[in-house]
Amino acid sequence: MTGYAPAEAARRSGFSLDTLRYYEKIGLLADVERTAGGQRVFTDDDLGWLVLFRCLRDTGMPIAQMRRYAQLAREGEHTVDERRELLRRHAEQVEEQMRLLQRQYDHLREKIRFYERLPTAEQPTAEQPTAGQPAATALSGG
Amino acid sequence: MTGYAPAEAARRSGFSLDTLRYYEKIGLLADVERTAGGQRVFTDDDLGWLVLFRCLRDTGMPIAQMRRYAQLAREGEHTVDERRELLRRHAEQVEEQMRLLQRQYDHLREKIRFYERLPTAEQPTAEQPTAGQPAATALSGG
DNA sequence: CCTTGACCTGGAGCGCACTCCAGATTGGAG
DNA sequence: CTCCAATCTGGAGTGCGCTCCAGGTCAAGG
Repeated sequence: MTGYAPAEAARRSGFSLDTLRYYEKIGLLADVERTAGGQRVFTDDDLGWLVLFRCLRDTGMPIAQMRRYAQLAREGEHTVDERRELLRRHAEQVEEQMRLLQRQYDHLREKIRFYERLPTAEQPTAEQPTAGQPAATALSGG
Repeated sequence: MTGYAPAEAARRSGFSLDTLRYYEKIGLLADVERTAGGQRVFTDDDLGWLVLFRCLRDTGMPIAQMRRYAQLAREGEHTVDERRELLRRHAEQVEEQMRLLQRQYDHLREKIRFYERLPTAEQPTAEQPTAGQPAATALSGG
């Protein structure tokens, strides 16, 4: 309950063993406890951090910034304001990212609809340009 | 109207000059027209492709796959089915990507709400674990 | 003409985030 | 005690997508 072997930590976090070691090596994950023989024992606390890192990584935060956050957390409670602001700024970037992704997804869907209107392989080069798309796009990418 | 200098193409597409040259070099963008002296002249058609590449790139398609798509388009109308399928599969991946991003964004917002409930730097280590978050997360990342 | 800023080429280098490797050690099952 | 799968370390290598550079060439304004 209180300690996980590396393989188990990897399984639970979804990170590879190498990545776990790498995260510790670069000081993202704080020094992990060891057995007498030197093998890692991950705690629930470590696992909690890994869940957070996954969240931040999946939303595109660079490792350097995650490390900054982790560093702040280790410094103590007087850094909560800075940590909160760091997360807020990141959340804003994620929002922007989501808007862009949605826009480009819509664009992509329109492209697909263009293909779906084709009678499945016909017509040499006579299409009306889709609204907002240059004729070239319909021609080349169509 | 029909021809753009490299700098203009870069401005309009949002790609750097180096990236435009790179895309041509690796065969993503078809050979661009040249002046007698060898300088590139981008057409509206090229620009259309660049818009598409931006869409695909922004949605996370690897260059190899974009190149495959471009290759198919160059091969002619008999590849429309394969192109459509390629885009559809990609769109599905984008949907998955959007779902993941949304999930992790929600997670992030919850983390931020945790910070917002703190009276701005107080309390040693006595919090109730947020639902679904291991106590460790609230502790370490909180 | 002449200048000068934009452009050319081939190829090296970079930043990120891992991933892999060799060779040694550990530790639980039998 | 033996075995062997899991783990350890330091460091090299990988893949992606550019980005930069040196050393020349081109072309439009004055």
